[in-house]
Amino acid sequence: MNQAAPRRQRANGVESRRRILDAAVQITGERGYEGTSIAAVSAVCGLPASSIYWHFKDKDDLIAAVIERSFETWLAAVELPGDETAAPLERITELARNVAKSLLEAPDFLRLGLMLVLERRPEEPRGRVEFLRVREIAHERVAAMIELLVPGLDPESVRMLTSYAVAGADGLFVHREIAGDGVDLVQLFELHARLVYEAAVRISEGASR
Amino acid sequence: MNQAAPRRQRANGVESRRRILDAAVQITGERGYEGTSIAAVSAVCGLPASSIYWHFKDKDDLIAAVIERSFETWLAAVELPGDETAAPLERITELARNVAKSLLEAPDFLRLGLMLVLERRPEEPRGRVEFLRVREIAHERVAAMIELLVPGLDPESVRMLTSYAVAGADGLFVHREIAGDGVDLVQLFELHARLVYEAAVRISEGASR
Amino acid sequence: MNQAAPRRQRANGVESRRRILDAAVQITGERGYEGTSIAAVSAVCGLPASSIYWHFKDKDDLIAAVIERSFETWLAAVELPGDETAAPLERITELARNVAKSLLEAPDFLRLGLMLVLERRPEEPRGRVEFLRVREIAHERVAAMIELLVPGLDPESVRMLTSYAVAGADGLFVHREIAGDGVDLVQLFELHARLVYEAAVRISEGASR
Amino acid sequence: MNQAAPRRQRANGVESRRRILDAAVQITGERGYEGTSIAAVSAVCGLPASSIYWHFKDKDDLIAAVIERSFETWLAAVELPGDETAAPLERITELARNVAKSLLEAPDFLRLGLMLVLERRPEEPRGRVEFLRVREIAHERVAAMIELLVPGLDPESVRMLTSYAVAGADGLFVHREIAGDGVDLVQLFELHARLVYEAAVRISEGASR
DNA sequence: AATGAATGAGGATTCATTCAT
DNA sequence: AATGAATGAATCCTCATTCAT
Repeated sequence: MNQAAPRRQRANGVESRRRILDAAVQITGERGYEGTSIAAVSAVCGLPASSIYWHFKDKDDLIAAVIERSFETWLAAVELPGDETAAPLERITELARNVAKSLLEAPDFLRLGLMLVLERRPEEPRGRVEFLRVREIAHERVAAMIELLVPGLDPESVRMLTSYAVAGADGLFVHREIAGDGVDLVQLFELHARLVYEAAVRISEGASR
Repeated sequence: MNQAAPRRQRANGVESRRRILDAAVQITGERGYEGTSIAAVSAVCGLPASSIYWHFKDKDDLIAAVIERSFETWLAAVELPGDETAAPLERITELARNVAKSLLEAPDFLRLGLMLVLERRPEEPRGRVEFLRVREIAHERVAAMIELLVPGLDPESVRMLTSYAVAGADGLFVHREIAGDGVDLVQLFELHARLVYEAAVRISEGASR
Repeated sequence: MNQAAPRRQRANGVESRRRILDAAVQITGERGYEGTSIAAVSAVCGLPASSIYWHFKDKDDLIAAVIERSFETWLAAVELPGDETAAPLERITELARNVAKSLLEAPDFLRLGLMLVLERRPEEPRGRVEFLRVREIAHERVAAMIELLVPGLDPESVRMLTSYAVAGADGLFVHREIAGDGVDLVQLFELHARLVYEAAVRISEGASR
Repeated sequence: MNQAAPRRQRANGVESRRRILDAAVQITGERGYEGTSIAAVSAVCGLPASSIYWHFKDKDDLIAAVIERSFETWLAAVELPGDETAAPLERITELARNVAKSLLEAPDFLRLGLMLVLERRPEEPRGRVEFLRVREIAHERVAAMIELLVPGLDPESVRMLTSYAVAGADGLFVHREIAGDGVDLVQLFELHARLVYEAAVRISEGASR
């Protein structure tokens, strides 16, 4: 049965697009890729399903856009570590703290991305591709940070430490999703940063001797 | 109105149930909760959809059973670390290696479980509940291991280190799902075990001084 | 999923048949012909669906048996009017009172029968045929009673009055089904009996003059 | 995955809704609530099942709409008794005749409503609620008519006579459904009207004395 | 006398998508 | 820029029924 809400304002493409994406973030966060139906997005945003297709080519396109926008929101929330003269451990811990906080504020991109990444469907959704793309960006930044703060590491070690660092971040995020608000995510990220840093230093020192 | 067709094979409940679960593991691993259709499971296992409903109350029930059986398979694959006289770091590394190997062999339970756990649907699927239950078992085992090998830790530290250890395992698993066979999961788990162990020792020593 | 109850006693055909009919009366009374599923009957009586088919040829057969048994229960509840020397109006009122009371006690036969009779499905269910059969019996009894108590009526008038009498009973039963326990069915049946009797007398007198 | 077919006719909501209701009246009249399948309605009206769900929320909603529209059709068919100067018995007989004729022409509302009313399903269908609502309207009209034509009746007697009058109408309708075209429904309604009227007069006179 | 297991057909409903307006 | 109406395919699940044991 038709349940469209009454028109609230005259046509405004940008605003409508935003409302659709807002609704889609909510639904995808709740139900994942397959669980997200255009009808559900329509019900939440108040626009008819056909209007969603005016703004987005298809469901895949919509979800890729959700990931993209959500990643940008998240990136904006990760403030860059300020003081370039501080000690390496300080700087790396500061970054970890920022990431932890950003994940508390804008976690949609990561939650949805991880869901997409855990699936193995034959035809890869564009949202998954998009997630892997933006994740690569994050990966490179971490690698650059490690190389900067712990010089002298061989590329293979940098790669391993970066993977370990990012994987740990993912795991801690998942842990908080499971265990809820009681988890002190900032503290865990600080621990993580310290362990990664010390491992890097040890490898670096072992190699230079 | 509806007429039943002639029987084709002798009824065998246990065997049929197994075939259904085998098919369901495969599909859920590929497509997650919503993406798993009874029709697809039926196509893979060769039994009609209505027969699936003889063995399982509904889709939810089927997926919970998948998680349960998959966890048991996984548990059996994690061999307990043998030599009780070995050094703690040796023993903990051995466990990590076993976990890494088991996740390479029987990862369905964890992949599906993580998917379910990342969703936030209002009505919690039974599969999610089941995953949280078995995950709690794993959690307790890790905690016991830490307390055994690094005595003198306060409960709060044990809790934090256990969370960190399990979260790291999750993250590394996800990393391998993303990056594929090129990842040396065993090596990463060894690194993870060492870092957790050293952190535990440091906390323990700091506290005892 | 299989949900059969544990065996409660050794095989006993009569008892099982009774349990099935008891369950079927309940379900058909609630949901009508189409709404009654073998699975629902099975769930209520605790016997597996296949056992129901051991006792009854098919669903149609089961429902016809429900009607038949329910009608017999009802017939037994209608006590015959006792005093043969009483005045006609007394006797007819007494009968009406008995019918009213029996409909308060054992109304399944009529409720289910009316449901079947209001449908117009192409293939007539055996239950409907059965209901029409037993209803015809009731019709004949009423006709005999009218002819006995108000002699001299032409057959056409007897037929009309009988139809009117039975139709009124049906309508009053429906009225009570709708309006609930607050309805004084006995009082309404007394009124009905008196009006039918007086109409009969008037017709008879008019004809004899 | 699913691709839509080309449009075949210009969209016209009102007309489609009418076609669906026309089909639904026919099917519900034949098979009752449970027996009415959306697929059958779709086959009769020519619109695909999914289109029915554009116009009606679910099957319950459709059947409630059927009752509502059918009642309106019936109400329109019951012409109001014309001559306000005629004798009360004349006027009441005229009304009864009109009701009888209307039930011969547009009986769907009553047949379907009675089916719904005889069921006792735990979750009450909206169609049932709708039927009770419109039936209440009919009830009030009859009560008003009785009060107008036989003044001086106490409210309790009006209530009882109204119930008896409406119940008789239901019963006579059922009788014709069973016995078929051979029944002279108009004659039976005339008899019914006369008996109710005379009973009312007698009660009124008895009370005033 | 009974039942565990199975089966094809069909149940209501939702799906992603299209298109004329 | 937007939407009412429509649509075929697919969704989960229940149906009446059968049959080997």
